[in-house]
Amino acid sequence: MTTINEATPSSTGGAAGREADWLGAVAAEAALFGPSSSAERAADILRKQITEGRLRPGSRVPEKELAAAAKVSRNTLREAFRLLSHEGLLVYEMHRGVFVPQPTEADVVDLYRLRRVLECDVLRGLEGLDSDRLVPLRAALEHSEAAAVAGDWAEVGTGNMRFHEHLVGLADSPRINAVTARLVAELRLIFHIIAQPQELHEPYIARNRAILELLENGRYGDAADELHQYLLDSEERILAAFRSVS
Amino acid sequence: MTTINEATPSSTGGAAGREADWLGAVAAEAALFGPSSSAERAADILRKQITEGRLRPGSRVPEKELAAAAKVSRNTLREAFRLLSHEGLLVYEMHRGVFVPQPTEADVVDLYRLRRVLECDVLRGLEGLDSDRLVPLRAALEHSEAAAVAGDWAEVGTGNMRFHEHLVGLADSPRINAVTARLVAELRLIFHIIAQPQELHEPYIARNRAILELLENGRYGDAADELHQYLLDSEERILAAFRSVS
DNA sequence: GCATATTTGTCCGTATGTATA
DNA sequence: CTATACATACGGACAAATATG
Repeated sequence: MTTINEATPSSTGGAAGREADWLGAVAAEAALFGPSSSAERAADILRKQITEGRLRPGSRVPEKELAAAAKVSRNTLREAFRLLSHEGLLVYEMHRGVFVPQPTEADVVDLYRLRRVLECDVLRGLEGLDSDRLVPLRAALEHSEAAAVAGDWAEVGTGNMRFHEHLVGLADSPRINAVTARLVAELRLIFHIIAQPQELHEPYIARNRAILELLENGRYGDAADELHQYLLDSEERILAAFRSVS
Repeated sequence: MTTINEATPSSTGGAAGREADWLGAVAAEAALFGPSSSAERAADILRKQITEGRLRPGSRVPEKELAAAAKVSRNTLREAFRLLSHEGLLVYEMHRGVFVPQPTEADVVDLYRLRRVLECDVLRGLEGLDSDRLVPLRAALEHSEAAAVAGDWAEVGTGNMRFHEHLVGLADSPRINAVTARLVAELRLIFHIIAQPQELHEPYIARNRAILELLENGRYGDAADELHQYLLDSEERILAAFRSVS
């Protein structure tokens, strides 16, 4: 399985600064949180490290060091691992440890298939929507637009994803929301292995705006059609980027 | 992993007269399993107890006794709890313990909404399906029919659910399969609350047969339409039964 | 191919806090 | 309100598997 990554062969030996900086971020984050269970807290912290790209796809996640950094016991940390592995953000390999998964092209296809079904269906079922509900969508869109001006393409990406999360949220379906949260998390993983932020996110600001305007005019069916094409194009672009990496 | 269980349910003849014998069943089951992690093994066992109705919705699941019955440590069992709570088969209540959830009418509505979207979409995307792929559907259907003759309505129910699991399996989408597995598990919970097996399962044998025959004739769109109506009717019937219980 | 070091898998004992009788 | 039971969490220990030299 010695496929891609590992593009920095020179190292392996120490250099505490670079590879340990996300461990420091974990330790810092650990102080902020409040109540709830320790395992969930640890899972929240780890999730953030992964989705924000400090823990890259393919990385090993060692129990011992991470337990120390997050200041929880190994047992508690393992509960957090189980949580995250069920979300698709970690994978267990028996007696080898936990890893951040590396999605494949097949995963991209599968994931987009589900996105198309769910998101388009949500839009088609919005008859009689209160227009106040669209406020979070607009906020996410403006977040992306501001980030684009600043040239922060990663932040454009999170804005776009937030747009789609709020979009499916319009359906008021806890289960659809849960599935979407998982899909978005996996999507972030994919973005991190491609690492061409601008080409990946910038074109979709305008298209999200178009969808939002259709929704504001109550043209839900048209919005769904536009979204369908949007998702086909996005999938195609990601697959192309994938091939250029491998 | 989350495959479809094999037979040998030993079929719990009578429906009466035992409260704690599921603890014994856990201990018995614990001996059978082979490799894999202890946590996953414990989760498999517990999942079976829940979906087969020996652990009823609303039950408390005490970690100490269960750890003894399954012969695993409490730490390991807690990992299994986390797994199952993410599948919707258990819920955590902070400092109170773990419980088998009691789905509400709102859950039924939400769940059926997702079922309709996913299952119907799968059927509409089956152009050019190899007819061999339908064999498991027929097997599940015949399982239901045989159980109906024997008057074992619970088994009719598992046959019907297996039919639908294989149906979505035709899409070859791991993520759709995973979501469906979760939905089916929750559905079983609901059936166990209502406990009117015959009225709930018997009418759908014929309808599953109708869907299968449409599929065998390549009429995927018609099958999807039939399935859509099927799911609407099923939801309505469950909601009615729900109201008569509460 | 072998011996060793490291890491995971699992269990136990125990201390603390929370909910309930 | 106190007492008890139980969940939460920790740290140590050992076996088993893997990775390394």
